[in-house]
Amino acid sequence: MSRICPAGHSTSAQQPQCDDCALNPICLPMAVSDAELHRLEDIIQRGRPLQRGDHVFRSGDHFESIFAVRSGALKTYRLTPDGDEQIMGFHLPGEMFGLGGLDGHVHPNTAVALETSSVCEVPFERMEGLALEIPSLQHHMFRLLGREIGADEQLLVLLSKRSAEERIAALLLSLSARFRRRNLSPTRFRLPMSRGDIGNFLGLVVETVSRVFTRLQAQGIIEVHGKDVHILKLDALGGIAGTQVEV
Amino acid sequence: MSRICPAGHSTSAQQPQCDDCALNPICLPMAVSDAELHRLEDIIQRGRPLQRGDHVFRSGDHFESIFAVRSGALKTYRLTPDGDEQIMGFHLPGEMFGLGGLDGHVHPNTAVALETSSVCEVPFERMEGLALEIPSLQHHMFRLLGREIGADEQLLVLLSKRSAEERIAALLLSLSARFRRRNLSPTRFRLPMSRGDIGNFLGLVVETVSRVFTRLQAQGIIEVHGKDVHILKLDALGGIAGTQVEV
DNA sequence: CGACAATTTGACTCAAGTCAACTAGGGTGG
DNA sequence: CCACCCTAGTTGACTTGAGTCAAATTGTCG
Repeated sequence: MSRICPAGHSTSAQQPQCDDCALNPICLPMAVSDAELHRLEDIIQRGRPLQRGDHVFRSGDHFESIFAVRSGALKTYRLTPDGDEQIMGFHLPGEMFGLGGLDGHVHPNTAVALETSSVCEVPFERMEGLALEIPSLQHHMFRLLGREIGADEQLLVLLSKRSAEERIAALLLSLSARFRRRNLSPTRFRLPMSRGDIGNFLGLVVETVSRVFTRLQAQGIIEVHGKDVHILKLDALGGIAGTQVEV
Repeated sequence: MSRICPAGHSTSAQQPQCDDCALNPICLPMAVSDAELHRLEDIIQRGRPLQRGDHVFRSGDHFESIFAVRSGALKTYRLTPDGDEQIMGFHLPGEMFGLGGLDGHVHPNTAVALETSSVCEVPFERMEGLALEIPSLQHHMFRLLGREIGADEQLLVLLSKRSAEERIAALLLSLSARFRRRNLSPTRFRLPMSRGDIGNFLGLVVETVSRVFTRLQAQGIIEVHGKDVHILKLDALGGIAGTQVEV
């Protein structure tokens, strides 16, 4: 999923706001001078910690800000015609969410914490104002949105014609890549979401998710204990997924 | 799909470039002064007419511009892991496409004309430069991208759990709404794409598309003769789709 | 230590896919 | 102008992957 900036260095001194954020090496726009960085940080608001189940915004809420995950994990979803949720994405530290509301004045999605989390809020109008003065920030925001579009489209490919195995393999690979990006183990991690959430996201029912996990485990490709996943054969998983999905 | 601007008025005198474009009432950013409008038009390039099957760009091409459809119809698609195409969207007059390449330097998608078409090309870097000077243009571009994200997400809902009937009803409604926006009949129109394209886009095989068309016709909801569609009961179609899809 | 929620497993069903044959258009060349 | 060909579209018969329903098991939290 989109991050507020491409993985990169942060040579500038950290401002108080972002000082204690483990993500600043990958979360602050590059090619921004110290003074500019300072101005950007000034508008970023740190929220209080969220508990599992807490909402950041709900579908229909007035759109004012976009958000970045500092810690924890969240999901965004919208309601289907028959009233149940359709998860649009999972959001891990360093990733942005809430971009869906950018057009129009309300959030189409609801964002809820999957576990204890904290997020940074970026008031969109102020960011826009700043982007007019900082070309690299504007460019960065355009790319950020473009990345989101690309990710959504890649997900469309996944949901359109892929089998249950392929979908789940792709999700595991996506998570793996995202953990790697944070310098965490790409082969051993804890799923922040339930089987139900996975199924919902991938267009499968829980039973199918469970069965596929069992099957992949029987093939010796993964090892699962509850929410703990150990990927034994990353390449085999890639073979099943067929493609790397940037979700 | 995204239009370069929300449907609206265009009080300003048209510049030569856009003079003969039937879409200018819905295709030029509002809240832009004449002088600004002129500068925007200066960077827009009109392309030669495209014949059915002609490409605007191909997957892997260097990303330089985004595009707007002036006339005709196009589709964009990317390749799935096993090498066949997955259509990302159909693009009708007044709509933008090519936004997927905004992140990174290459187009992830291929764009091809479904029929004789013409498109306007907007060099992205120059547009970015202009957006720094014209706040309303920057705002407009952000909204445009946000709209694209919203549309993709809505499509995700559709592809994730909807039945063949629901998908096709949703597509017909989407097309209907888009024709209406252009002041064309929302109940009688010609499909610019083949059954195969429809199926590909919706994650169905041609046979299923054909069967659903036959079924909807038997129910007296639509009347189909080849590519000509007549929607007899728009409300019934809405009931089946459950939701309005902004594709 | 319960009580409830999440997960797993099994048996059965069904919507959509596959395979195959047939029909209808839409050009093209004679 | 028409015969022919080729592609797009339709229809039918059969198959199957994933959903549904149901029951057992595990995990979690008050």
